[in-house]
Amino acid sequence: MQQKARVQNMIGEDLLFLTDDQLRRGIEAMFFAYRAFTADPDLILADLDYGRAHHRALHFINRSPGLTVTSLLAVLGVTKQSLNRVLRTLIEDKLVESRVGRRDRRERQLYLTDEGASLERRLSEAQRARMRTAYRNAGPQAVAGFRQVLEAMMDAETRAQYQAMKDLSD
Amino acid sequence: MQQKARVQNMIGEDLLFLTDDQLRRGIEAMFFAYRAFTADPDLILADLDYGRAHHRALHFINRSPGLTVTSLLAVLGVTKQSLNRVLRTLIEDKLVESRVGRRDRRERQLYLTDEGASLERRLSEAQRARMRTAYRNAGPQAVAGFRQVLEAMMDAETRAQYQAMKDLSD
DNA sequence: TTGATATGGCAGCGTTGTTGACTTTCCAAG
DNA sequence: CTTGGAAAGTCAACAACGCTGCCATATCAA
Repeated sequence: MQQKARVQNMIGEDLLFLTDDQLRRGIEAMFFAYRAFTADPDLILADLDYGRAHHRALHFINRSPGLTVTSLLAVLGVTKQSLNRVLRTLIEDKLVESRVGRRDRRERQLYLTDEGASLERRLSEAQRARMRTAYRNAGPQAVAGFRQVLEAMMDAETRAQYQAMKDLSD
Repeated sequence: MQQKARVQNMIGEDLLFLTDDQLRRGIEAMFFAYRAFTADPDLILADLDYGRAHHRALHFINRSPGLTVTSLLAVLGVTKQSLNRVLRTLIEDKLVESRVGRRDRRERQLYLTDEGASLERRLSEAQRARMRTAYRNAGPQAVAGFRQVLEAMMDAETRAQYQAMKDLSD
C-alpha cells in the first residue's frame, strides 16, 4: 500500500508539516489563492451582470451537455430554487437551452447555445490562463501534490463525483 | 535559478500537465475542495447566526492581535462598510474588543476577548482537522507542491501579504 | 489653522444562498 | 385505467455579505 509506505516514511522523518502552524499556513494559502482563482472570471461576469453562480452553471453544462437539472443540482450542491433563478436568466438570455427529457419528459436536459459556449470559453480561458501560469511556475511534481491534497480534502461523496467526471473526458 | 532548471526539465519531459484538460481538472478540484474546506466551520457558524465573514475576521484578529481596522480591510480585501457590519456584531457580542490606537488615536486596534478566542479555536480546529487528515493522507511532498501551486496562483500583491504573515509566527 | 486620514453611521442595491408552499407533469402500482 | 406520489419547476420571503455613495467626527501633521 502506497499509503502505508508513506506513513512509515513519516515516522522516520519529521512530522513538522502537520503542526498547527503549518496547517494554518495551508488554510491561509487556500483563502488567498481561492480569491485569486475567481478574480479573473469575476471581472468578466461583472460587466455582464452575471455572477459566479452563472459561471459554475455554464461550466458544468459545457462539461456534460444534456445533463438534467437534478444532476446539476447535485454537482453544484445548492438548492433547486437557487439554481433555478440562475438558470432562468441564462435561458432567457439564450445562453442555455432547456429541452424536455428524452426518456422522462419531466426532466429538462440542459445544453449551451453557441453564444453560451462562447461565453463559457471566455470565462474558462481567463481562469485557465492563471492556472497555467501557476502550474508552469510550480512544475509537474508540485501540480501532482496540489491535486492530491485537494482530493484528500473533499468529502467522500464529493470526491466520488469528482472522480466520476474524469471519465467524461476520456 | 531553480525556476530555469525546472523549465529545462520540462522541455525534455512531457508537458501533458499543462493541457486544457489537466487545467480544467485543477479548476474543478479547487471548486470542490474549497467547498469542503469551508463546510465544517460553516456548520458551527450557522448555529450562532454568524457567517464566513465573521470567521475570517476572527482568524486574522487572532493571528495579529492589535491590528487596525485598515490593516484588516487590506488583508480581507473587502470594503470598510462590509467589514464594519461584521465587526459591529462581533463587538456587540463581546467576541472582539476595539481599543483606541496607542500611537494614532484615530485608529482602532482589534483584540479577541476570551470568548472570541474560544470561538476562534473551535472554528479553526474544525478546519484544521480536515486539513490535517488531508495532509497526512497526501504526505509531505504533496503538501509542499500544494502550497507551491497555491502561492503561484495568487496575485503578486496578495502573495506579498501572505509571505509577510509568515514572519508573524516566527 | 487647515487639509488629509481613520473610523463610523445610514441608506440602498445586487448576488446567491436559504425555507416553505404550491402547481404541473409524469410514471408506475394497484 | 385510474390514482398516488415522485420529480420538476414557480413564487414569495428572508438572510448573509459583497458593493456604492454620502456625510459626520475625531485626530494627526504640516
